[in-house]
Amino acid sequence: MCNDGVVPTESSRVRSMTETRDRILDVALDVLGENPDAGMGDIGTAAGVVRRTVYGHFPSRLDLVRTLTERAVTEMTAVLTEVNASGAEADATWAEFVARLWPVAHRYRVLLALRRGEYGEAIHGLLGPLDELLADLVKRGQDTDVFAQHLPAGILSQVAYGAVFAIADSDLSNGPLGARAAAITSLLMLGVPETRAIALVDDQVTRPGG
Amino acid sequence: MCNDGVVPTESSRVRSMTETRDRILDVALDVLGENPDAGMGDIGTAAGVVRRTVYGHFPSRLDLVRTLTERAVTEMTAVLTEVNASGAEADATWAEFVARLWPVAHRYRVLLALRRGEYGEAIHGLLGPLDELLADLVKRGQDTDVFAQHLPAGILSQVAYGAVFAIADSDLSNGPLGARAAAITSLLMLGVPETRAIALVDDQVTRPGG
DNA sequence: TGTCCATTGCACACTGGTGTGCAGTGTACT
DNA sequence: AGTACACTGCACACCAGTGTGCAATGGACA
Repeated sequence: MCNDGVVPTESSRVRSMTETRDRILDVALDVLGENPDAGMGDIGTAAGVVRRTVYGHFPSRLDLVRTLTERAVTEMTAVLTEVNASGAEADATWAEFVARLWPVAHRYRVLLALRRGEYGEAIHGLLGPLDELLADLVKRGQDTDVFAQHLPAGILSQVAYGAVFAIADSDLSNGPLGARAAAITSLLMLGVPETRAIALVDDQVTRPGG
Repeated sequence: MCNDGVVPTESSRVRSMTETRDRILDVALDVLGENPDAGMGDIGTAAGVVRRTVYGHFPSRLDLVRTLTERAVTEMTAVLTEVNASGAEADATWAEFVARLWPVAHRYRVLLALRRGEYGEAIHGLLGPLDELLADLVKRGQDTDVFAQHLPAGILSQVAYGAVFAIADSDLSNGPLGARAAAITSLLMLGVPETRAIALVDDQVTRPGG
């Protein structure tokens, strides 16, 4: 009873509890990734825990999915804002964005499937802020004439970003082609010429650190 | 008992039966399009029929979905083979293909959602022949240097074709931009330069007859 | 040693879908 | 008139998942 407010260490007990919670979340991504209709039981079992315990951490299935989505949005927004701050050209920024987004997108690819049916509304709502940031970047590219203008920025950004996620969710996602394919493909969609797109992407790939 | 083999007219009875069957199939596309998890009851109600009647025509839900998929594959394959026979350049062929595929893809867009979970395997299997035709077309484009070669033909065709379906399944699908966006976007993904892509697509749009 | 508490393993009620069985009804065809 | 039969409207049984309740259990901690 030496701590009134926020706990500093609280070593074993709460830590093992948050560990369980995190493990459930991590495993849920894998399990739902393979089968979006997997139940709380499957998730629990995969996490080495009983179904009842999962409900101890997440009162409902929706809570679990929402927590997952919040995590994803937080991580992706962090990447995008950080990359955006570099001040590079829009196409170079996009290439770097996709390169660094890739592991995150691949990890949370299940949200693409979960976006429809039952949880669609909740997920869609949480994705709002990220969508705006993307649209801003594409708009900047259109204004500086590096991106095509055959579609309004808001739509074009969604289409290109959707393609990245679609590729992350496809057979391509495993294997080394995934990230490269996603980056080049999305750049082409944005109207960047092939040679330039390839140069930008391979520049990213060969330089390990941004 | 005047007919042994195939029946010539068999006027009212069987015709009204096949009409019911067709109406169920048509309506199922709409209902499942809005909610891929809709049940046999919802489909029946929407078709002005009782759930029990749906089971009279399709022994199981899988039968219904399979029939729907077979229909889609048949229609899409017909479009592709017909367009392929024109002998035009690969990029022009692709543009025409998308333009004529659009209503079909939009109609059967639900298969994109149904492709995963439960019926995925069945649908994937039926899609095989179409995939080959697409890959052949893209290969031809790569060999004649009108399509990019940053990805193998089999994969590139899937990505571009997936984008068309994704757009058909998005908010863009309604409204006049849908078909144009799908065509231009997929052409860009295939490595066709922006100006050429736009020219090809708008040529399609302004010329009603192929 | 005794208390706290995350976890367990069972119980249950509830929901919502699937697929089947069967008696009835109206209508097209003979 | 009589028959065949698509459709109806009800009845089931079955399954799978959700969410809850509650009495153990066992390890961490004071």
